[in-house]
Amino acid sequence: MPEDRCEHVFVSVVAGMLHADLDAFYASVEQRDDARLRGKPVIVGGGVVLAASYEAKAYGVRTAMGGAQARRLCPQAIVVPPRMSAYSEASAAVFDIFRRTTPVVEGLSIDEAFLDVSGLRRLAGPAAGIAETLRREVREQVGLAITVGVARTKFLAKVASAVAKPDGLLEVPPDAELAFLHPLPIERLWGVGEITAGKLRRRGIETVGDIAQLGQSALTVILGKAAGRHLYALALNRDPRPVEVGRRRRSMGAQAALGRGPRTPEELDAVLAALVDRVARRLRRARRVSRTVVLRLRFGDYTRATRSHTLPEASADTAQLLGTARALLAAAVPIIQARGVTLIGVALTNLGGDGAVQPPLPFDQRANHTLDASVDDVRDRFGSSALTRAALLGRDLGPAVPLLPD
DNA sequence: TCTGGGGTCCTAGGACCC
DNA sequence: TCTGGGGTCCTAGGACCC
Repeated sequence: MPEDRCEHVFVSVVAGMLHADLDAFYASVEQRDDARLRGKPVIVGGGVVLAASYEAKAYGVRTAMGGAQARRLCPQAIVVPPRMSAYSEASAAVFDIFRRTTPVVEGLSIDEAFLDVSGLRRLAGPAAGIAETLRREVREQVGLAITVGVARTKFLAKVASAVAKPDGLLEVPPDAELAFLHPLPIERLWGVGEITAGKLRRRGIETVGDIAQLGQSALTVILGKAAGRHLYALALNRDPRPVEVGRRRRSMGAQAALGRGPRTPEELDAVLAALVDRVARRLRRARRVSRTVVLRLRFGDYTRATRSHTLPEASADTAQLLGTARALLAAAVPIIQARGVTLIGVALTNLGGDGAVQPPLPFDQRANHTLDASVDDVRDRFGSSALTRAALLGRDLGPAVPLLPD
């Protein structure tokens, strides 16, 4: 039996994957909560656009755009500061509706998820009807517009929702997949960004159909083995990935932009201490531990560098993680002096620990509670600058110059 | 008025082990 | 003394996403 026949035996021939994506999420929450913002161009965020309402998008305002450029494009836009807790709350309410719809939910971010409803056909009918119900419930119960793409694969469901935005529903029937996909521009493919699109467009490849026609080996020459194989498969809508329930976070980080201008080593260290404090507290709250500390740097010329160190044992201890981060920063001093640092980030990866059951954590739980209490105490009473001063002096947050083992 | 802050996955080389 | 294949881990960088 030819291989391509086998696929049809196992892969569902009905569209059972949903990709649900809230429209202009942060901006929509603001418009929901403040009637004066409805129907008007709204920008969430100051220095940079975190989200723009569709009224603002009509003027060319886009997510991640600089605030100055956004105000030039749309001077009448109302700019509001982000209210992260409101967004988290709205997101949780929407995810509740997702999980009442089907237990097979994979969250992708605060505002989007995949839902597998292929097993619900007998119980709840075809996927498009389930998607319509879902959209209505989100609107009625949470007061937000959500777009849903319906298809046989995750990838195509995501493409469909992007095409259907805003406030839309689009099903791609299994017999119309390639007819839908091939005329689309290459940027619609999940994983094709500016760089990849540039490489392809320079060779005259502009649509998904062009990629399919090019063939896998030619694509591999241009993009490398994995990327070439991956994109070729997507161009033919070959995407066997299942919806994964209960994926665990693989890293946790915090970063701070510093702006331009020289920074003293003391200032850099204070920023580093505050970042490690923040992310280590999140780590402990999630009952996780980390074994690898990554220092991220961005420089005046927008180049970037990372430095990392892996500990022999996982830890959630602020002092230990800070000591490692400090040693990484110290080792990066030459490159910082050469290029001028504009952003510092700390990421903790190689995560262990279990969020569900009480884990035997390889650190002194009581000591850390005391540490958190003292850190909170300092912050509440004296503000965060006092906290970073304390870190600088090595109080509460550990010795000032612990070094890596040689 | 130059550009947040949070993530994911892949690649490639070197060290080290069997 | 020389030679080989295969695997894992660590580090650094790159691309992409919301």
